[in-house]
Amino acid sequence: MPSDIRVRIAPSPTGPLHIGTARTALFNYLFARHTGGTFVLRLEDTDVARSTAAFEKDILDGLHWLGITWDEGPGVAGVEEAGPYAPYRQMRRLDTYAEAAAHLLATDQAYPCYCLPEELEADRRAQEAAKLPARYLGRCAALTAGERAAKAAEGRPAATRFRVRPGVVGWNDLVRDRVEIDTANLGGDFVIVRGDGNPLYHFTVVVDDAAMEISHVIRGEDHVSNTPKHILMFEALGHTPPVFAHLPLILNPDGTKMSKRKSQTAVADYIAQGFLKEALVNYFAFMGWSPGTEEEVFSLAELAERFELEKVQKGGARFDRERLKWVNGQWIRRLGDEDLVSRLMPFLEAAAVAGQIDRTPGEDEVRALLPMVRERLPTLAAIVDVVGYLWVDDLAVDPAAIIPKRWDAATTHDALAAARAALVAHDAVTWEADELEPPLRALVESWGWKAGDLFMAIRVATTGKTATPPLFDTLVALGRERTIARLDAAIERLAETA
RNA sequence: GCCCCCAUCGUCUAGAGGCCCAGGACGCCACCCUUUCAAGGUGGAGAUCACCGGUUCGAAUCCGGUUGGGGGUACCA
Repeated sequence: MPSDIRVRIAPSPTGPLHIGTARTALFNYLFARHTGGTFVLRLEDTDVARSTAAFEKDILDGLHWLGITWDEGPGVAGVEEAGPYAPYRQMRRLDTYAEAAAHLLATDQAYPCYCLPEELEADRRAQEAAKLPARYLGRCAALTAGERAAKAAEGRPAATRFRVRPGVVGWNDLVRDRVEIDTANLGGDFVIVRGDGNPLYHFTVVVDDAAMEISHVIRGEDHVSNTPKHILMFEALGHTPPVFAHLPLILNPDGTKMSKRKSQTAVADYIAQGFLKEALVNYFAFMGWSPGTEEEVFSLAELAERFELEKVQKGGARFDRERLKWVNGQWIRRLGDEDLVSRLMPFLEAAAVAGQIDRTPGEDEVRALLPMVRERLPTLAAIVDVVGYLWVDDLAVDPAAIIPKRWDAATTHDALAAARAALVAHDAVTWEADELEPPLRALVESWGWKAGDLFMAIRVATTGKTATPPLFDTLVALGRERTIARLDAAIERLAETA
């Protein structure tokens, strides 16, 4: 059913896609999809100095990668820009802001301010020294036309200040109920257009949200204090304010606002480390929201079906990487074979480029490995740790590491030699896990060893690791020839040691 | 400083006056399975529901205060 609900995500291309932005985008997306509304993406690129095309691409690509789609804005369905409210980039909407500012000026809801930055800075310092709250003193609030002309003649640039009316501004926040703030605490009349003519964020969001008929503003809690300013401007522009919903913040593990300094904040980094989009989306959704049941694993579509703003938490949520890893493992186990293989390939290719492995295996080879690796992968990148030794030409194994705790070098040497003999005697055609185990078990039996000791010595000798998938499956994957070769190398080194 | 918001196991959370001397999940510990590592199974430790006062027959749930934490206070976004 059609709906008048319109929500938006408005990222600034001043940095790579941040987890906080992705989370806010996700909640807006879920709300839009759940209600049958429209989801808009608008780029807030007015900070020209810090905005770049590369960041813009990273943000749009990252959101797309997560499976988050929008109905209007840049990059819809591969198109440059789509939607009835275009353009969706603020730098192309400058005339809209100029028009709105002119209107506020004409109706005296805003006025030109000729105060210099140094003067404002001095005021602020004085207020701080007097332990008073910082606020604009209103020096230019009641200038006569003549006084304005005189200031302008001095060569002072004119910024535009919005008149803050006295009183209390309140709204019914969808996640935190009624919020009321006295405008006396807003810091006085605030600037909406800089002296150089560039509009400021607080002003552009409001003008755009009004112009684009945004019905619900769903954003981070860090904007709660700014909301009264926005409501005042919506009113001044003659527009009914949208409904607001302020989401709890994602916090660093120490409880402070998430930052690059203390956490990994770029979505691209999580992608590079082998986290699945399903896991990221699932985890993000559960930071601040829960279905109210004991279910934990949800797909994007399932989330959209269940999502309700009313069930959003008020308090901030600390980012817990361990939990993300668990969710990631859950999703890796749920993926179909073909899907998993294709997602694994890029990581194998990257490992080859990085020199961690000497060749990139084929898809068939990787697919055959799935039964033994799937539940051992906390992330896609972990594939290299789990079975990377399969694609290494020269495995340098420290002979000391091969020797089990209960054994010495000589015993290990003899045991491996015996194992090698047993394996060499085995027919190459029937080199299967079920076939390899009995002869080695028999060996253990006749020598009176612990099976674990022999298996561990073989494991380390052939893989260089003490933790691998089941040994016989590993040897099968390695192949008869390389198994024997690696055993030979180990035996030789042990002979030198002993 | 001033304004605003928040407050249930270490973490994410369930809980909307009696079903709660508080449930689930991650993590942690133990055991089982087992050639290692995972995965899985079972069990366990872990929260006097921040504190203090109210309201009520009855409060984690309502009210007030305190404390703690967070956010905001720009001619940044």
